[in-house]
Amino acid sequence: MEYKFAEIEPRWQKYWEENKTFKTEDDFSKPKYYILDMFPYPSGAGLHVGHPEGYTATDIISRYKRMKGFNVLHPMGYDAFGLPAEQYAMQTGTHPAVTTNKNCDNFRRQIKAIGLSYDWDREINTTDPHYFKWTQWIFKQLYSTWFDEEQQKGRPISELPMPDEIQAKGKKAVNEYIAGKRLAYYDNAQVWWCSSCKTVCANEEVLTDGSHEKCGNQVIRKNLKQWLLRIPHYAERLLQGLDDLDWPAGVKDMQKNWIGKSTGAEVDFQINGLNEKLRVYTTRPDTLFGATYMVIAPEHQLAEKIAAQEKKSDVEEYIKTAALKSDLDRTDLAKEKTGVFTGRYAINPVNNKKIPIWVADYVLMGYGTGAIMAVPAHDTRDFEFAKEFDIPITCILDPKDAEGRDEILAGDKCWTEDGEYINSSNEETGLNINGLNKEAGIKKTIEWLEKNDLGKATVNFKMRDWLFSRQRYWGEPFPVIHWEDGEVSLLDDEELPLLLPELEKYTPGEAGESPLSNATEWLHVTDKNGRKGRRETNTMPQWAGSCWYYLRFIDPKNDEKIFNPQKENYWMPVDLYIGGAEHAVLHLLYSRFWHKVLFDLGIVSTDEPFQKLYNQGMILAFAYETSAGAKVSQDLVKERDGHYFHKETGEELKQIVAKMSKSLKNVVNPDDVIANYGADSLRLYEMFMGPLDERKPWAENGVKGVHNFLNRVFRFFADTTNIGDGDEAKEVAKLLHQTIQKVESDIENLKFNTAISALMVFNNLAIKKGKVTKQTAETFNKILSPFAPHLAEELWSIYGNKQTLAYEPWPQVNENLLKEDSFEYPVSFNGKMRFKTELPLDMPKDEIEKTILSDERAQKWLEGKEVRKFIFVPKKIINVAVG
RNA sequence: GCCCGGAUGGCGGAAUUGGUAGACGCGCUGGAUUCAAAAUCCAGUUCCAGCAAUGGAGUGUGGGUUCGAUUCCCACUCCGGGUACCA
Repeated sequence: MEYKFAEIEPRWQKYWEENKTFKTEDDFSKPKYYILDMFPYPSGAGLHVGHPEGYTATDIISRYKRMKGFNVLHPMGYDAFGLPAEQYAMQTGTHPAVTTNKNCDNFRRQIKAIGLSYDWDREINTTDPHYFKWTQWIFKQLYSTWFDEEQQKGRPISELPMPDEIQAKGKKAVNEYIAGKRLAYYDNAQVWWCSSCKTVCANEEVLTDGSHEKCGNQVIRKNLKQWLLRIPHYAERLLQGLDDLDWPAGVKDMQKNWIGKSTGAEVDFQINGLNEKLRVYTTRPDTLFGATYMVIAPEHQLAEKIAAQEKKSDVEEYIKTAALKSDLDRTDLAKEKTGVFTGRYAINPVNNKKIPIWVADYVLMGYGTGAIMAVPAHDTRDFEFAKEFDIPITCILDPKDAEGRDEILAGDKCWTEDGEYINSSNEETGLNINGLNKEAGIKKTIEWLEKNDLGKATVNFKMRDWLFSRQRYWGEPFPVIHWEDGEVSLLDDEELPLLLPELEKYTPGEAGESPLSNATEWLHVTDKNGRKGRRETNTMPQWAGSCWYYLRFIDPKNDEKIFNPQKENYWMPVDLYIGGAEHAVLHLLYSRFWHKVLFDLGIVSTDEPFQKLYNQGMILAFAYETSAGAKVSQDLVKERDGHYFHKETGEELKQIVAKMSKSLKNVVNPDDVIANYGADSLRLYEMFMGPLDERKPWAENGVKGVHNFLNRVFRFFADTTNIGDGDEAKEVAKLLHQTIQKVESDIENLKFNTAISALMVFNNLAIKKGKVTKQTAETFNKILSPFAPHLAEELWSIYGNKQTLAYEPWPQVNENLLKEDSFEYPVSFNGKMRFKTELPLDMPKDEIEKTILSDERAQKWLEGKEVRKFIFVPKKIINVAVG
């Protein structure tokens, strides 16, 4: 019987759709399992074979969990706002919604052709007003929340305590005070501006070479009014929350790095000859005795002010150059240290010594206080700077036994590790940490600073406020009106969603404003008192819609509420979230932030959204290059006997692994794979390629391999003359149950490649035997079904079943069949396996020793040698150490 | 520079807590079937030596611990990802 996948697969896809086989009911009595894919951006290019990797993995688990009796929530949607549709609109005038819908239709068609068991009634599209109504609503919640440091919790703005002195200053002061506390605020921000995209980019969208990650164009600095979110207020919570999550360690590390917590102290330095203090942040207050100069950032408000008369022009010049430089190329800055002396001195509080204050751009305004005390002997950056400008270097930490100690003590080499303090006492100030180590030195110095009111222990985070607006059309409009009197107000809930206006032209407005500034009718509003206002013309970034979509899947059609709280309480958290590692920081951190705010406000029931996270690895392709290293397009390569040659030059080429790309013509489209081998083969190969979390190259021959496996399965199991009655052969029954066990534990551990291998092993045995019982056939079919569901449904119906097998109970392992009473031991001599022998499991060790040592095959290895040790590990190995 | 991950046959990859290295698949070789091919089926396939039995070597490199190391420890090489003057 022939395996006609092209006929079988569409038929079952139609059956599932018509019968709503995978519709999820909110049946609270069943145990739940919420399994989520990172939803795609529906690009015009359609799906590539990287998409179905994660989707297939989650689909296998979904189908397995259903058979295990779980109520499974497994939804799909589209993260459909974004720049490409808008750029296309600029070129052609086609409304982005039209392009987007077309792309979504294509994605849906492609995804359905893979036979994934999504509940399509829950499909979400971030550009749908029914959806972004609630994105706007969440923005309102952020705007109306402040963070209570003491409780470490977000609270409604109505509960914000108002200091009397602010109250006394009047309404404007009160509003400003409140604005300073809101999680969302509107302010002038130095932003990166991409003149090619005509939009601002968040810091994280700018690559280290100063180019925009979306278009590669160099970005420049610009000052613009922007919406920002105070995510650093949640830094500590976001850091702590990682501990209890079942996430890859690498992702946790990246988030930790991004949050960048550091502990240290702020210290005040009196400025000599001015009634000003210079506050610095340092993680090493213990090295105060080694501070030989100070540095402030060029943007620091004191920079110009403290410059001595004769240095004023130098300093101004430097500040100007630094500002210009950062516009042009940031990376150049890292190469060489530059700076200028202000002519002014500060007093080191630990010994009252005068030390020079410099301005240098290696100190950043955005971190700590924008000023540092420099300890060249024990900080590599300060060391470089001091060397460059001939500033004294005082060693105060004896490295003891370390290599190069003499150089370090002489200040010719930098030492950043632990040691024992020297030259670190002063009678006048009463601080003495000589002889202590780093940990004790830090502790004692901070105590001294706090006692003398010169500084205090401080925590700093690298994470910055989140720039939350873009100058684009195709994004969620902010539900905000700026009034002519300076007041800002939000739309009422009843006025949501605020729709995007229809536009003739999608080009940006004057001075880089969003295209929305052209929508005059939409733009201008008047309130009932005749006061005039202007709508916010910025739109939200693409992160907004993807920040909370997992919550909407719970109750996607609810127009009254963001979701029904009972349903949220039942389904959350997401039990397993699978997606690419490229979202390790931004999407996952932003989502966690919003979720924690919603949790604090009592809107969601869990502190964290995603209990378990897993990253699928990237799917790559083979590519070819010449001996000179030039890449050769796929269509110019010819294979002969496992070697590769250039079609035109005949040169032998080297096979390498590279990202799929249009230029190499090695992009694989799932539609083609399905047409040639079927969806089940595609699914199987995606999983059989290797471990889910590793990067691996696509190989067409590999698809043929798994396709051949399905062919063999079908030809054998669909042929009812191979299916008999009575008792199953012992060997077959045993392997069947071993296979159930293996497949089950492999699915639980996301090791799909070895699960498929086990299924192949069983199939090989069944074919070799030539006959199995119907029960064996049905059982095997069930454990195969999560992987190759179309084929499995087909076999299931051939065996006379009328209903889908999607909800058939998962087979139970019969432990009795797995019991062994003997084991074939590998026998080693000095660790080298020499022969095997079957021994009963209940044989005592001394008897085993006797049996082995008298075995004829052992004599060769024992001859003339003494048995020094006899190692016997039950059910593992026998090893004889001779010598 | 710093942090994280990886390296196993011709290829993708397997190997509970240290216990038979190379499961499974691809490719290749030989055979059956066929007029022939495709498809299918059977056998073989880490490398070296040997007709074979068999022996030797072998999991990026160099050391170490152990009866026994792909697995643990130390030092290093290469590849991939993240990050970058964060005081």
